[in-house]
Amino acid sequence: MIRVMIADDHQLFAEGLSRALNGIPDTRVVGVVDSGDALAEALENQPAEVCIVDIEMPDGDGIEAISGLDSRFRSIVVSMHASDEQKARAKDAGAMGFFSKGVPLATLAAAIRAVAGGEMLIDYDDSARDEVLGRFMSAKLDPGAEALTPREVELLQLLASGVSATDELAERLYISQKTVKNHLASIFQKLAVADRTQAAIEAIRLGFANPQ
Amino acid sequence: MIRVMIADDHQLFAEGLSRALNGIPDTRVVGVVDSGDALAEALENQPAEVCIVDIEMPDGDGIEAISGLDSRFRSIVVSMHASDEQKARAKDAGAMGFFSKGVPLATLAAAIRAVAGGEMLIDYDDSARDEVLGRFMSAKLDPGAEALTPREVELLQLLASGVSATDELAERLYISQKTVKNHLASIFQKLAVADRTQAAIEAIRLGFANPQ
DNA sequence: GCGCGATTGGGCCACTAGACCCATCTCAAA
DNA sequence: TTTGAGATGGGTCTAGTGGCCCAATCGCGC
Repeated sequence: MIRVMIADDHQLFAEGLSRALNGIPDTRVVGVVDSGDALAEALENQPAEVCIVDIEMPDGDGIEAISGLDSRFRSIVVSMHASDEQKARAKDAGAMGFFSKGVPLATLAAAIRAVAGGEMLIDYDDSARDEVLGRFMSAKLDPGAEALTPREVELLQLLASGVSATDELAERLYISQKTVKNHLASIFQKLAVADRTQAAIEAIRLGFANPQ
Repeated sequence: MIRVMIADDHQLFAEGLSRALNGIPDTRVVGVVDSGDALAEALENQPAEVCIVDIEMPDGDGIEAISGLDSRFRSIVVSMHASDEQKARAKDAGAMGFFSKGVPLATLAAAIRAVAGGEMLIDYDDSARDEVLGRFMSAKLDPGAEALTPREVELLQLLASGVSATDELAERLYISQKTVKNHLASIFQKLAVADRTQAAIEAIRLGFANPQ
């Protein structure tokens, strides 16, 4: 679990990103602040491995804020209007990553994992960076969750979306009720849960629930 | 349930906002597009009551996009750098709401409810608008969910946190297993679900799960 | 006081879920 | 080619679930 602190004065963005990252199994947002000055203060009370810092903020520019941070706090700078000189400033200030707000969530999540693992993403050029990020794309799931087979994942998604009855699961997957129960038994063991209710909850927590 | 379509080219923002709104019981994001041109197209296949539209977008400015929309699709314009001139343009184009991206999520959620209910938020001045929004601040739960008794909510929270076995629920609540089953039966009816798995999923969706 | 809903229980019963065995088939990797 | 994992099934059994009755107690408001 990587603890993340967000510094951004646009609340819609910060709250949305916070919820999005909390929906990813291995990242957890432990705090949101709306100015550069508040960042260092928040980190004293609530340590975090990675900070997501916006450049454009009142009361303490984001880049100034991270230049004053303890080096054990790693930072990723995000900007609405990303430019090369902003990137250079971010690098000088000690940021380990630099992204436009136009990147997909999955990319930022990968960057968080990479930075938490010590990668200086900001040193790479674009293609090299993407190669590195590719290695961090998949969320490190619980040991049990990654052992799930494709078919088990399929069943789990259905379960997490509210299809709980054996006969309905069987219909949806074009298999017999018996096979549904066999898959479920295997899922229970891998997720270390006792019944389909706990499996569904765990599936939602792990992000297996497909939205809509 | 208010269906929401998001048009924003900043994926981090759009994905974050999408997840945030889906976490609110009475709003559901049914689509995300990254340009003004794609908005009208998406609405044909997937109708929505309210559109959240960013101004700054490539391939079709957000304001141009909503001016061409059918009037049954109501729009709220959000902007990174909100100005009076932008607000006037949004109003002329038929937007029913106008907000900076700096507003809290709860405000936008209230605005979505207000606009879905036909309020022309954009016509009010700031103080009058906040007064109107205040009336829409609380999420309207599903009719069934608000009929839940305190004890039923307590049980549902436990269930949503993974306590699925009858005997454990009984222990935690200091009541007999029989009473647990009675409460569950009542919950099933009120939430219109069939079993505890669906009840747990619905409880999580409704925000009854207490995190951590 | 009187009703009403919430909370707490009981009994009964059909059905289901989950645990434990097992077999077959396919496909890809070694 | 053989081995192993995955997917598909079967049978059986016990404990548990959920549906449907019912009743006593306790507050709270009318």
